[in-house]
Amino acid sequence: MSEARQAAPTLADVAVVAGVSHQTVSRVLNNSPAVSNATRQRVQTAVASLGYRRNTAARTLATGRSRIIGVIVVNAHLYGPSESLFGIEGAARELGYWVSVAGLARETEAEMADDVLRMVGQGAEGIVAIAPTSSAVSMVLQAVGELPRVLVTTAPVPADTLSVDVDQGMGIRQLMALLLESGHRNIAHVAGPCGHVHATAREEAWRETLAQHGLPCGLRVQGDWGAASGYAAAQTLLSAAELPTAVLAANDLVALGLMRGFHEAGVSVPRDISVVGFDDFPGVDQSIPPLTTVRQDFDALGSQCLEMLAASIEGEPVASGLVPTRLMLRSSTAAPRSGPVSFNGP
Amino acid sequence: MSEARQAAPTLADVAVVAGVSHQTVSRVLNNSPAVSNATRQRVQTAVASLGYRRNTAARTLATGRSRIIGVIVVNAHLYGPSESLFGIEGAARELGYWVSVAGLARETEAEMADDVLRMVGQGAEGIVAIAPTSSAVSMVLQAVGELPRVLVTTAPVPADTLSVDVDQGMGIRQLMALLLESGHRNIAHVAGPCGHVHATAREEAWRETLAQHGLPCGLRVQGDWGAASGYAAAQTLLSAAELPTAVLAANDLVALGLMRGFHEAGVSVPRDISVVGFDDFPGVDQSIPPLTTVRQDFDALGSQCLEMLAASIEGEPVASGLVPTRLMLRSSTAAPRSGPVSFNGP
DNA sequence: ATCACAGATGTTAGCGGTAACACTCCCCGC
DNA sequence: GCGGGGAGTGTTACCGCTAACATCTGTGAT
Repeated sequence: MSEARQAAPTLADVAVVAGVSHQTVSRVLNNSPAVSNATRQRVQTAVASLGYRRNTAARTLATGRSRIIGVIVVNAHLYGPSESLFGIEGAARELGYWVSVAGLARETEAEMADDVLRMVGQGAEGIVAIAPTSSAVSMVLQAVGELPRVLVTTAPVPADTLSVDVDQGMGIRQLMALLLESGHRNIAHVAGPCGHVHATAREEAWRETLAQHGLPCGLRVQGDWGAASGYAAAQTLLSAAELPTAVLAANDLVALGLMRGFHEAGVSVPRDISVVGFDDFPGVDQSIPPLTTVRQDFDALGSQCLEMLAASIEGEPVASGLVPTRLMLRSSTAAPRSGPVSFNGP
Repeated sequence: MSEARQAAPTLADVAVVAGVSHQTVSRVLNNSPAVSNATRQRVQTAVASLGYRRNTAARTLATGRSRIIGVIVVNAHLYGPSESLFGIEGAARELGYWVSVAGLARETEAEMADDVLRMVGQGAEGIVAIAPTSSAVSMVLQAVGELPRVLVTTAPVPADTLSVDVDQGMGIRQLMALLLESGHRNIAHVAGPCGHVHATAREEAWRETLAQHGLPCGLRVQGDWGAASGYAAAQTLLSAAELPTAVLAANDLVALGLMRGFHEAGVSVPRDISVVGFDDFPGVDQSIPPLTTVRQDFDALGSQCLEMLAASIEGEPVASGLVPTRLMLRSSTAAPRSGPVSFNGP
């Protein structure tokens, strides 16, 4: 049974069966117009009967084009990065590209550079790096050289580099608008881990929105992306001089932890305090209470990312982009107990 | 800037710089012992100074070995499949293999066959298919031919095919043992989607454990893997003639929905009813109440999967395997209100 | 009839590696 | 002094495909 494997038919085999030269077969395979219909038919029949498939390695070697794009992911276990990867893979397939991945498991930034190099050696035509920190961004850029690349990140990138990401600011503004319209004026934030660009971007947007409405900056508690940090943050907030009327969590997991913390302390969400998250993580529609959050369109992110990369590979000009978010209004938000306050209030 | 890209140095370039033949360079690269130390040094210096990297396509073409393994995932959005993928990628890297993925985004079973063929054409030395249904298994097997392959599945596979998966039965038995030891005798099950082998395996194990303890089979409610189906199942259970004292959910998301359903109806978890899940999904340690569940070791799964595949590629004999689970005892379980009942009780 | 020319096909030469074999040396034993 | 043998290196022939050029037809214009 192991010798049966060898039998992969080649162009030449097909050529013999079809009674033409191997080059004619190649022409048919590449849809060259310079082949008569009769010949084309014959070749196609031969291809089908032999179950012939092009050898990608040989093709890559001859053309210099691999149709492989390398995707490097840092923190693949997090919701955003993993969903981004899925979106990218789907979009790549649509465009006829292969996806070779690296870094899914416990990738460190130092390893990224090596992965980029491996992908280059593999003939990748372009690189997509899902890089949630500034240092990851510079690591990748350094290693990637002149190769076309798109960074999935909210970190600042050099002018000549393409980047795309979900619009963090838009998501936060949607959430904040909801809270502000409901009358909240004291809105705390539980931030994501230091150095993570999404954490920073969300925190920034929170500050800015508050400032734009002439409101004082609310409490800020440090968290990470995990639910346990939300629980801890709840303890912190509960011991504050004045309990905020709403909390903007860095992501849904943190929000979950917050809600449990409040629940245990007998503080009711949303009656006593509103909580909002970010991600629309699976299951948060069934949390107690169901969580108000924003959803990110990772398929759109994937498509946009790949369109940009493909254009860049073809040498066409493109611009970086942002993907919108969508507010998912559920039950973890309500007007503050004191009732709605007009913007012109006390 | 685009012509700079062409400059990838080749073996011949290195050979010229080192003043040896290209073959000698190749020898050094492949750690052949038949090279003097002086030459080896010279070549290595040249390699480093040129920043030379082997062309994978050329190497694959010449050797017939790509060191690529193709991974095909169905339902990549589900927790198990995606974590399995991460585990596999990590293990592949350890063994010096590349991972090429397909099917992350909305893969249908019909597409699997095509993906397998594409991977074969790409020169994949082996295939890993994460196949959660029996039909997916047969699809893959049909397409994969004689190529070494490992199926990540709990579905039955032909005797000559390797498979590996988390031990579903073990997980359920751990959960059931906990419930039974706490005194539960009326344990319902909310099943996962029909046709999914994990759903079936979990349900089977639930039935068997009950039978082994001489207990009547409990209520069975149909669900899918989603949290909303758990919520719906809670309604069903609440309207049953007799409320079970415990519910074994198909997975954590379903458990989350169940808990919300009970909560809304004023049925307290775990005082009035115990709920257990399966997965140790992110955030369930902070659900209300924190969920008792079982954790699956996806890294172990990945390693085992890749060891099996590598052995199979090398032609060594291997056997299929199972990966153990670990009980995560939290707060969604307690003794039934009626109090513990001895096994010899009424 | 002759030539130019386009359409269809074949031939040749790589792409960048590796495998197999050939060739030097140089040291050894007899 | 000469044949045998191994270490170190070079030469050649592929791997399967595509690009570029060469070669055939048959056709219409002259």
